[in-house]
Amino acid sequence: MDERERGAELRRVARERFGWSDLGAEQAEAMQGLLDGRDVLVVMPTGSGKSAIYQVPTVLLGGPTVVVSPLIALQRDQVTGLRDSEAPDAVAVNSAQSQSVTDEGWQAVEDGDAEYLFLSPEQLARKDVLERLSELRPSLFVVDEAHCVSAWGHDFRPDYLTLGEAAERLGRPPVLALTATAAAPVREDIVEHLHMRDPRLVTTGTDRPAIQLTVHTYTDDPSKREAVSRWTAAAPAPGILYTATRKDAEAYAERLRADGVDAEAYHAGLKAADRRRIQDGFMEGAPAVVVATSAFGMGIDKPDVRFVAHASVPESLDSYYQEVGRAGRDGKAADAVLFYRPEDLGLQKFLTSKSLDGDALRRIMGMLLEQDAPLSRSRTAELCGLSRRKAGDLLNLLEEGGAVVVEGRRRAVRAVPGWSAGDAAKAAEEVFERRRRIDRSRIEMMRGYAETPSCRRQYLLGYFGDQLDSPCGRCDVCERLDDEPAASDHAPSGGDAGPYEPNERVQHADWGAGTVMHREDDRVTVLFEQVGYKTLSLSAVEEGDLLTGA
DNA sequence: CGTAAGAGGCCTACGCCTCTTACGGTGCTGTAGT
Repeated sequence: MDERERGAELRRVARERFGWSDLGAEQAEAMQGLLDGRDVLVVMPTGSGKSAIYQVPTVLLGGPTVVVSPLIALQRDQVTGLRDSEAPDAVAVNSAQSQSVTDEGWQAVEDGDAEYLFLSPEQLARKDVLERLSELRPSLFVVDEAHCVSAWGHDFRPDYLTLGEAAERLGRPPVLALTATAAAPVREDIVEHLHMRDPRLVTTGTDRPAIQLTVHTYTDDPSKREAVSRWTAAAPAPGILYTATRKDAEAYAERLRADGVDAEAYHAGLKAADRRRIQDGFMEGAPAVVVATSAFGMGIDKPDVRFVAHASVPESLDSYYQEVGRAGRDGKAADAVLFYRPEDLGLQKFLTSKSLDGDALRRIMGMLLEQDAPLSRSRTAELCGLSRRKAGDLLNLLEEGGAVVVEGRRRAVRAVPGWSAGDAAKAAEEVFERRRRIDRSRIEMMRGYAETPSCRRQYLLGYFGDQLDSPCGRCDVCERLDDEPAASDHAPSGGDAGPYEPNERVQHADWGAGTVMHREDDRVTVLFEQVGYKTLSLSAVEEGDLLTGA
């Protein structure tokens, strides 16, 4: 079958089995890639039909599709959605359902009655699950919400980092990674940890032009709180107000209710039933406003959200834009307002500054060096008197540092000969420190967005590797500058050709190799591999001859 | 890193400052006990 015939076949399946009259160019391109046996990384906004990209090819490929999904609630929604269509059936495997339901699910996939199998990364870290799954010879390995690999894999949910190994144990079918937003380092993390091979990148561009971007800056906390409450109470609903803490979510929700707004707090401290009730209610229109921590939003595809406000800065522009992207999916005007106080960045710094147990690193490495044969992760944890979780974290660091390798189909770990325990610990600590520097620099980019003197959308899109050639006209900075004709020469120099164009590789005397992200006025932002994002003044760069082409 | 709440000092007022301490986000899982 040639490309054209396959395209027609894909369209036929989309129409007959899913009821979609046509496929977007990007959807079709990604599907073609999978049918060609390629790995594909898709960066497309939610609501643009990302799920179709694996759902349709599954019908044409023999063998089930494994879908890794971060939340059980999400798995449930996806399974239900597929059951309601003419598409093949779907099942989930997780701890929230009874054993008998799980058994029936496995059976359905084994009998060929179901073609989609949803599970969490934690399930894929289990030996029994991997064995059962590998016998099914899956034809596609899909990672939904793939930015979680980068956002959560390094600490919160370490099993995300071993998905690449899992895919290999399943016979290494084509790997599809799906996400709505992914800046360069996030993409690199995804490709690396999913062991993707020369992936085809399919993206529709990150801009959401209907969303108006605004930042309000405050010097003291009480006036910020007052402004947040007033603005949110007056804003057209439905909307989401994000807070940094559970306590703030409760406090703002209460204040809004006192002001007559139908608002509810949402965070991970609530009972599962309440969370479900609030989320479902929001979809239906009541509550009109959800005041939430970052726990809220994944899997929410509500078209008419009119605002996403932030009472406090999140830890990165990645998170910020992920959350903002929940507004205005219907293409109508929506607001993204950030209520900013520089001091609020302190909490984010705290949250990204966990310490590392160097002693345990040396213990693990010392123990591994004494072994004749590779050891399982759980046995390693046991022998060192560590939790499986902690040992897993440390092993991931040792592996990235090059002192430990993961072997073969069992995912067993082995010390690389020639390393000492001390050197291995040092290498792992360097990996950890590098990550911390990058996390810090991401917080600084969040600050940069809030404090930029030029177009916010250009800053934001530049961060995601998308260039916007002229100021957007739909952010507070553009509007302010339009009102001040004296400053009308504000058009950034981004349009001129010159040194430090986006994506240019550069070398810095102290910070090493990097890639130019974007340039505004007299500044250039570079993503350095070892130290993360740095914004440099162009005049200083030129005077000191700080950057050279690489 | 920043904030809130509580403790203690002042040296005699029932208030004001300083210091200390605790707290802060995201979810899976498997198991014990109702």
